[in-house]
Amino acid sequence: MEYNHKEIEQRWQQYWKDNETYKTEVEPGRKKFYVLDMFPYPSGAGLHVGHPLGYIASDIYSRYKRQQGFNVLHPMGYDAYGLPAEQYAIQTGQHPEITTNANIARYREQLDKIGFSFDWSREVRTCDPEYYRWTQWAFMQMFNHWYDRAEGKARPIAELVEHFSKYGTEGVNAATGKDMEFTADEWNAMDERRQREVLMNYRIAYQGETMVNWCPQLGTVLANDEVSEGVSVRGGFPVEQKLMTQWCLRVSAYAQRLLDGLDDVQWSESLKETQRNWIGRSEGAEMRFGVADSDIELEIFTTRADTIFGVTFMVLAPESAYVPMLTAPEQKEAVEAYLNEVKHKTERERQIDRKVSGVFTGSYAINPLTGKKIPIWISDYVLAGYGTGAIMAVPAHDSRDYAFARHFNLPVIPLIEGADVSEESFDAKEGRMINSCGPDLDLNGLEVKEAIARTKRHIEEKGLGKVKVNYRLRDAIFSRQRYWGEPFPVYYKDGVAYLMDESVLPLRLPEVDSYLPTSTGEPPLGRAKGWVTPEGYPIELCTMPGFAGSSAYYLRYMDPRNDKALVGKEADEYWRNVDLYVGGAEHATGHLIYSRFWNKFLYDLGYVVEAEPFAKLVNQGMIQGRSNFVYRIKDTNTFVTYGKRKEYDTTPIRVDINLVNNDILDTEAFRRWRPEYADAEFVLDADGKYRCGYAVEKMSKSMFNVVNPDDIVERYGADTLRLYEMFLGPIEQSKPWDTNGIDGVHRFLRKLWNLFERAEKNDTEMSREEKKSVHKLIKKVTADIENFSFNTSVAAFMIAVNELSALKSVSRESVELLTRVLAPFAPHIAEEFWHRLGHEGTVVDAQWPEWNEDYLKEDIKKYPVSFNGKTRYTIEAPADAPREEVERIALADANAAKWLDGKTPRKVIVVPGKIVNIVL
RNA sequence: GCAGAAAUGGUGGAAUGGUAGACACGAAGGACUUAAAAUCCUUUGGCCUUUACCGGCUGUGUGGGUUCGAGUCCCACUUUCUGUACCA
Repeated sequence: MEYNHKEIEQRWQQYWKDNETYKTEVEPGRKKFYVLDMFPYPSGAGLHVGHPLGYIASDIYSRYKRQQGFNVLHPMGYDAYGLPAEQYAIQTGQHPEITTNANIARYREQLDKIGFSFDWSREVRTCDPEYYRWTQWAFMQMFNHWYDRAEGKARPIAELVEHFSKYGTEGVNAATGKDMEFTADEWNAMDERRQREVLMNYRIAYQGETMVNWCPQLGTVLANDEVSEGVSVRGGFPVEQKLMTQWCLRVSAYAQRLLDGLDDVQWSESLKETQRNWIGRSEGAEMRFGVADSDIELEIFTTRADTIFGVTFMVLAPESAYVPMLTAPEQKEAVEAYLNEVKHKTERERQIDRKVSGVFTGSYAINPLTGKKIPIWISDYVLAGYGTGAIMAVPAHDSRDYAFARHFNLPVIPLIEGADVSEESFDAKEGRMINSCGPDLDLNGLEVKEAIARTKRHIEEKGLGKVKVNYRLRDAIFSRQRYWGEPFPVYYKDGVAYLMDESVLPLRLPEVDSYLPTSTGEPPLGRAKGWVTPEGYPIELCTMPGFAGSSAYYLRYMDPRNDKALVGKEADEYWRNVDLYVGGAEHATGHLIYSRFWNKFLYDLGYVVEAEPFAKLVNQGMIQGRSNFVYRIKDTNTFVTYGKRKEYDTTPIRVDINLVNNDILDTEAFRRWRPEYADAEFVLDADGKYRCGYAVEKMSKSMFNVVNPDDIVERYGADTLRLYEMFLGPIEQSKPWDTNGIDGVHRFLRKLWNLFERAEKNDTEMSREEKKSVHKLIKKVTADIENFSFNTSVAAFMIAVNELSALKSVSRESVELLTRVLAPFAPHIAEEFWHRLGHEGTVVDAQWPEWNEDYLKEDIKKYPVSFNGKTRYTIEAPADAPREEVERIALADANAAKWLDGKTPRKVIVVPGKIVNIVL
């Protein structure tokens, strides 16, 4: 019989479906393993061959773990809220839900063809009310909690209210937007509206007026991770800074815990580093500078307290609250002109145009250590959002301050011995201090590190400021002025936000007649009829951002149909957290931060048992497209083969890769492709073939380089696709898709099929050679799966099948073992073999075999080598042989080979399990 | 600028500090065929030697170092990719 992948794959996919082979339940007493893929956003373009790469890897791992006896949770779902569906709805008027459902159906069809072991009974969709009620529920919990720094966890807001009514702010150490101080009497005297305003400053989900990334084209605000290089990640539209009142999540309260938690997870070093940078912890000091002829004190943050004697001016961010206070009357006009200029620059312009600019306020600060007067300037190189929005400038030892000082001709005082600051600043934190002696403090002669510590101590003792840790991580902006997202269970009374009762959950997304903002500029929900509470109070018009729904989906998979809780106690205590998470590294500063935050918050409240959601994480690389080019001679319809293109004046043109095979163009198909190429002429290579050029680019329709997995499955089968994607290279590496090599993998499966047919009925015992080949394979594949090195395991299968095929006789037992280890990689063909071997049930539960080291022992190999003019005799030692024994054998062997020639060896090097060298 | 990763044949890529280039693609030659496809066999880093067998030299971005032994470890440099950036 021939290997018929279509028939086999259809049959077993149906069998798995009929028998609910992949359905998983909580089984107390059985060890669990949770394997998760980052769920996809179902785009209209469907899946291309790059998407399943990570799913295949995680599927192999899941099946392997299941064969080892683990109860494996391996779910899949859809991140269904997102901008593209809404943009499409705006253009077509079609409800995004319709588009989204159609896309999901298409994704499901494509995924099913690849033979994944997903438990689809646990599917979640972020846009499903039964799912998003728990997203809304989590928001309500965040609204009703505050972060207690003293206890290092979230606590109910009711406890804070009680504390305020008894003691005021005394003894409260909370993560807040701005520090507040009031007594119990003052609190009790406040009206409800005022009290709620105060509490807003403490809530973990709060409304705050902040500088936000506003994208006019998308009509919405964006989180920091949704903006890159001044444009929106989705769509690439310009983004500007705008002061707006928005819902925010107090992620910054968890900065230190998010940082510390990274030590407890097995993630790649680069990903952890990206998160550490994003959190951006910096230790320094917050210091107050007095202002001349004024009571105002200017607070600044610095990591270089040691450079205080070199401060020659101060700089405020243009948005700083100090600006109006410190602008002297005679400078008013100049300052306003400057502020105006800065305001009209978008973030992108600010980044591109890095000209030094600024204006003098007319005020002077007093250096607290020297008593000297120093001018206060305003410049946009100081950011309002970091630290206090004001800095002390040390031009000699900070390149930005240096550029500013040179431009405005301000003094530069070098503070480090030997530092030449005539051309540029000396930024390194090393060297000995000079010029650093004041009335109370002498730093001269100290190393920079000592000087920093010394100065910090000094300013704390003298009450000039305090030691402070700053984080770059900002609170997440949580509202979007869009339609296609989770509505907030929030209404407004007297302009103050109140939570709706939990009984309204899920608060369903209402219908609207159009997905555009209203004529008054309100978000699309402003068009929804009856979008008010029963009492007639208006409901929040913004919706939640994309990351809301994806922040806790891994928890919901554990208990997806529970209508009492996000996840029930029993399910959570059994499944705990994700043992293996597979997905792209592009989520490092978005999803992977937000869901860790979300999880830690729920952990504080006692709803989840693990502090870190993803114990181990593997980043799969991106699969890029491989575009092909033809070369047209300018102003003609003649195309030149790649090798001869330089002999003419040609323009490269992308050609559909379906017309190309191994870079050879099907010229007839090319003529039929587009009417304008119908009478195309070709300049060919000597062998009469037209060779195309190629380039590695993003896989996209417009580049004609998209490869659809359905086509591959149709032609070669799912097992071939799975093996080939793994064979392409290391899973973490980005690489171009190249269909050219797929024949090799398909050939392997056919050889395997033939081998099986030959061995199926052979009841003889395994020969020594068979044992060696098969056990070598088991050992290799087991180690490779643990290391996520799937490309080398595919190679190992090929070697084993080649070795076995070359033998005169192959026993049934050999192919039985082969089937067990092949099952995670090529489940369809393995299932076929499994049943033909007479097994009941499914190969998914076939026990993972152990290998026997005894079968792998090699004969001692010997080979003489010469090196560096000295001759050496080398033999390979068996792995388990004792050192003396190996040395004795080696010497005897060398002697027998007449190699020693009666001489005494100068040196004998024995490395157990390695190689023995005898040096003369 | 900073951080991380990487650099091996025509290509994708293998190699716990121990025979570099596994496995596969491509290419070349051959078998089968009227022919093509498919399949099978042989060769395939470079240079040299030999009728052939056998052999030799060289070779993992560059320059040093550690080691009996380095693609692998250390130092410096070059290039590429990824992330991030007036973060004080």
